[in-house]
Amino acid sequence: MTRETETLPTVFVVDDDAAVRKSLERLLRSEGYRSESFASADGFLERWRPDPAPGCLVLDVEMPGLDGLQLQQALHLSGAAIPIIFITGHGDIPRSVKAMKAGALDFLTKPVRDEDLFKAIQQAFSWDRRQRAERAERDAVAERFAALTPREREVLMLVVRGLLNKQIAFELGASEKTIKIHRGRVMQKMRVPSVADLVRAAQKLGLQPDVSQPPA
Amino acid sequence: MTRETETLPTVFVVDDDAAVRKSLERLLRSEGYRSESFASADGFLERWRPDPAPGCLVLDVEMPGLDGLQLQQALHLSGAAIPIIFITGHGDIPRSVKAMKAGALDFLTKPVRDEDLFKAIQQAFSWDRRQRAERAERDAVAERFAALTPREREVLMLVVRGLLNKQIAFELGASEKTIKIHRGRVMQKMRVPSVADLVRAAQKLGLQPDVSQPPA
DNA sequence: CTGCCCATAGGACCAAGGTCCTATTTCGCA
DNA sequence: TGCGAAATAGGACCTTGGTCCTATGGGCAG
Repeated sequence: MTRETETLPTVFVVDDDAAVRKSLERLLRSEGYRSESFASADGFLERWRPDPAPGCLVLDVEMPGLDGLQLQQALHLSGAAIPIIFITGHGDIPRSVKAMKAGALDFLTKPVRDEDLFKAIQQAFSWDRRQRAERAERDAVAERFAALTPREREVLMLVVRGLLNKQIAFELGASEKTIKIHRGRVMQKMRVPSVADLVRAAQKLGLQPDVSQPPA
Repeated sequence: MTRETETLPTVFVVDDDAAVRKSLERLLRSEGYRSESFASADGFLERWRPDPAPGCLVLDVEMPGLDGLQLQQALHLSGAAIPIIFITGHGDIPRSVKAMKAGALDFLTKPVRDEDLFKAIQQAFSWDRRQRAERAERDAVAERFAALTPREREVLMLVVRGLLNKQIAFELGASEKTIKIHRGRVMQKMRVPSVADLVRAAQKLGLQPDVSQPPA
């Protein structure tokens, strides 16, 4: 499952101009990058699947059909997180600003200096690796969290808020004994050896300790 | 200490063109914003002090002396965190991208639509408020942390990593008894009522639990 | 209708955390 | 040179947390 072709990051090129695609592909291959080209945003959307494909997107801004910015937004809405490097021939500042605000990693103007492109791609790969590592961790924690019963989740929240078993028992209207049992199972199922780690696990899931933070 | 003029956010305008400054000031005042204008980056740097001044910077890109991007960088290096809205007459895409990468909130082109400017300012103010709130919280925690003795800091780190007193004692070559004392003082001095809160406090300071995270 | 999961909880017991009080040693500063 | 802060630690004692085993009752799917 870890064949080289799957872990090697790929540069996905989307540009309506066949000549540009060819030239980019040649350039990228000459530098040892794996690349795949698409003539349109739709073509890319059809073929690309987020899961197994680490890499980045090199995206032309001006295209018939969905343009670059629209594809960026579409990917955003679908929850896909692939770093995007825009390339434009006749772009303007508002477009570039919009793209950057929407999280683009870079926005290069033609003629693109090879060096700039390679640098951007390197940063994009590095960003993608970090992103994927975080994502994988979060997913692992989320899976464990999903295996908790509703009651166990309530207990988890209150433990993370720093309450004592006694207080949790009161909050939930159960006996301290019962809380201890739930709590023990929470620690087991979440596979954390300490409350400190449980707090961090909860944070990876975006679980807020509500508006507590006692006035000391 | 909470006089209105100090808590009202201010729009700081830096532009070398007196006519532009006048017109921006008029526009801002008409919308009820407090504003201050400067003819140069240096003038701004001399007068502006980060602490008491919530607000944002509306910054011309093209200026004699330090230009907008250079001022942005100077502020960055000095650790100042004020949201920046760029305005440009003849900017180009690379400049706009550079500004956005460096954290600019927006990058508007002349002629600026009033509506766009106001929107950007609102976002900038909101960003600044959040930023300041976070900063204040972090500073408060940092102050308490600074009051810890070296040994107490060591104990704190290990507690946050989720170690038992016994294990901490071994790590530090002290008796469990001593660790308990340090630990108790850490909780007092940091003014947290629980380990969960201590973990969060440590995170606000950017204290990493090293490369632990046991393999369960 | 019969398991199975979930939530409940008591008893017993031990480990871990926390807090008194007391006491010693080492350092650096006044 | 003496005083205070920091680090050390033992004794005593209580609270909390955690884990056995056992047991009951509700709800749901096979």
